[in-house]
Amino acid sequence: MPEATFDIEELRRHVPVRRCKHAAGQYLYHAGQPFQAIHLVHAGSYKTCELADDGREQVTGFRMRGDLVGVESIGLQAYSCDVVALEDSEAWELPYPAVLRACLQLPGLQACLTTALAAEIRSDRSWMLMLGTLAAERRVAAFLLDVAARYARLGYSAKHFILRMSRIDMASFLALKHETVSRALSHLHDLDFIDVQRREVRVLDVGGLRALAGIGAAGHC
Amino acid sequence: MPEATFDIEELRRHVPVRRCKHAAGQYLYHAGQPFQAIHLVHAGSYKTCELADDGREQVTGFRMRGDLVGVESIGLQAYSCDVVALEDSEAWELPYPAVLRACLQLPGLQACLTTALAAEIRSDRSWMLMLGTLAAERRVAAFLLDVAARYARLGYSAKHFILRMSRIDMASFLALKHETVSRALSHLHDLDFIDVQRREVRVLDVGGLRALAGIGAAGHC
DNA sequence: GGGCCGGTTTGAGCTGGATCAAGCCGGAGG
DNA sequence: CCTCCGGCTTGATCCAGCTCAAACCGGCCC
Repeated sequence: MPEATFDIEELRRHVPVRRCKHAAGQYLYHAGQPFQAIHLVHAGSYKTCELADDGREQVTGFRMRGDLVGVESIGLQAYSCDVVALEDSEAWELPYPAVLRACLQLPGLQACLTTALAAEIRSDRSWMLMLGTLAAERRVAAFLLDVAARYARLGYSAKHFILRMSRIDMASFLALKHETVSRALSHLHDLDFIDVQRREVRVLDVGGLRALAGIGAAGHC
Repeated sequence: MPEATFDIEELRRHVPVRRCKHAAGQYLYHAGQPFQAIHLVHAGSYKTCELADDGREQVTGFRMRGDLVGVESIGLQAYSCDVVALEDSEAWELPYPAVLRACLQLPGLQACLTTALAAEIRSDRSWMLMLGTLAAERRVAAFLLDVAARYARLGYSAKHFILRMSRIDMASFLALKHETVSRALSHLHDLDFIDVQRREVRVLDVGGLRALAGIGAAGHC
């Protein structure tokens, strides 16, 4: 999800913002808890997990600074998914009723929220296309490019970064098994496209990765 | 996507609505065309197709009466996907600037639009979970249940319906090959869960299908 | 330090779905 | 009527990714 382009200071004048800190592994919220607020990630990173009645579950995205969390539950009584911190993180809580009220006062906020939701849909669709049409190794390449692009957007290096999620989370998101992700990363290493050791990644050949992934590095995840 | 619960007559007082008819195979819009309006399906059905730079493409959903089309492109200059009629169909064109203006006058409209977008995200996530965790035959079962539920919601039979899309479209949506979909349908037939001939489907054992699909028949597609 | 433990890598074999290929069926058009 | 054509079904084979299994590695706690 794209960072909220709306002026956060402007927003704070209308909405009481509470800072919520989470240690790695802590839940921002569980599916089923009453929906009261959306959240803006301020530091660290989170994963969102979709769950089925019968216990199946899947990571549906990773959020970092500037990403909104919880918008998928707008219009419901309760949150529809789990959100878990991947490292020490902080999210700003934006009570939804207050946000709605603020929309009436700040003409741009409504448009900003709608745009953010639409962007989220496009990102999800873009990943559906990836998962539906790319082989395992290509998915992993696309994923790395997406992560790199998101770090770049936040002002960090796109060539050298730390993956905040486990192989299992990555595999779940990419609809693969963790062994397959591990093998794909090793193979990309063998091809000299990347240098990877545990969660530390160095991108050596963006062009190679792009060619594998089919250029489009998707939307955000 | 859930049908717009907002009173359509109320909306027509504020937004000029144009009726657009399409024969099977005709495009409602192409990716890249300037984004000017969202659409509400009034009759028939459409598929939405995501496309990649390198020619890969995937059906990302099917829309029927009451479903909104085009909301994923809100905030962009151009539509981000293709929308194609699957049969003789009609969509109502809602010029987006007029919708935005109407939102300022009709307090409920804005909430309705936001809720519809959020529901769309949940539906996409729900399908991601299906595609990521269910084997081929189970995906097909889940798909049939979803179609049945949507027909029921529109007042048609959930036990006997005509699939409006080809095996190829179904396969693309489910991230399978059309041969696999065909085999899965044949096998569900052998199990006496359904009676299927070409595109005509009779559901004989909802319980059986539900068990296969893991109860949750997903959101809409 | 040493042992444990969770995450990661790597190997070896299996299998579900893809691929390739042939035949079927129904609707459209001559 | 027959033929053509596109969509659907079915069969036979193949292989990418899954499964099972073992080893590795680093961090943490005793």
